[in-house]
Amino acid sequence: MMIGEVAEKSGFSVHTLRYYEKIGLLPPSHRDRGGRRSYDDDVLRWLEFLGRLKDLGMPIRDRVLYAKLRAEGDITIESRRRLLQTYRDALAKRVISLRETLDVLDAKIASYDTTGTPLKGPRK
Amino acid sequence: MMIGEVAEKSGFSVHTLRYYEKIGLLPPSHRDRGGRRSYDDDVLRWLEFLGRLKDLGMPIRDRVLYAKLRAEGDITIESRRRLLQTYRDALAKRVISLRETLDVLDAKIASYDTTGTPLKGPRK
DNA sequence: GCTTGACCTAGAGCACGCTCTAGCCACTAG
DNA sequence: CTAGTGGCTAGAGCGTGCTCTAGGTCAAGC
Repeated sequence: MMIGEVAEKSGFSVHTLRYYEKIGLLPPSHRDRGGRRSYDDDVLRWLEFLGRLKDLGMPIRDRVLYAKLRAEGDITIESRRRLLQTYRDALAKRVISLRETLDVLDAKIASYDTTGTPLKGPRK
Repeated sequence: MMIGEVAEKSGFSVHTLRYYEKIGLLPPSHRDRGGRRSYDDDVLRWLEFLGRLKDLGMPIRDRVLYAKLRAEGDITIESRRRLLQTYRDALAKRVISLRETLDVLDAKIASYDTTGTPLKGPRK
């Protein structure tokens, strides 16, 4: 696969993929004889996981750290586990807080719907 | 209340509060005779709500829009409802996706815990 | 053999959301 | 009356995470 296809399948732009390689989120790509990057399917699974880490709010520098540990092989598994655990716990809290916010919004929207005036009389 | 107390109680910095006023997230403050901003308790509720909008990912320009609509009074209730509804729906999806990510992380952490090797043999 | 389009590098530029600085003023306690 | 604390404005600066530009190379189809 060339970079354009990876971009299309992963949802990251070509620019972003090259940037990710430059900062170490992606391992140095294999190149074809013209010097162009060539990927196999594994990269799509890795990018999907990176996307989740990004989405949950892990800053890029910790994603890079995770990627580097991963590249160092099995001896870093315990470090990786601790890193993921930290973000997992923060995420669990965040999900709870966002569900609360969802309730707050629903209540607010309901008050707009029923009265035309927020936080006041029940109807009519 | 002066701005320092609002900062302490709301969790936003003094700099941020003045910035929020400048861009229209907070209404122009009342001033004491020395020219210093003076707030009443309402601002804390408003800031808490703004904090939730921020937290769910509403960009600052839409928070400003919401604040402006709010300042225009009841005739904008329908617009505000629509705006909130949009972000509510996105948030609902986001919560689902984050819960999925939580499962992915838990699975990964579990695989690290049990085998020392991710995604491979069951134990030992 | 020439055009087209995807790829390459290095590095500049940008949007967002603050965050801080400089230079100043006012209120309060001692 | 003076020192200290906290407030004021305008505007510069910054960290994050991309995003884009310039100038070029390479391979495939016509």
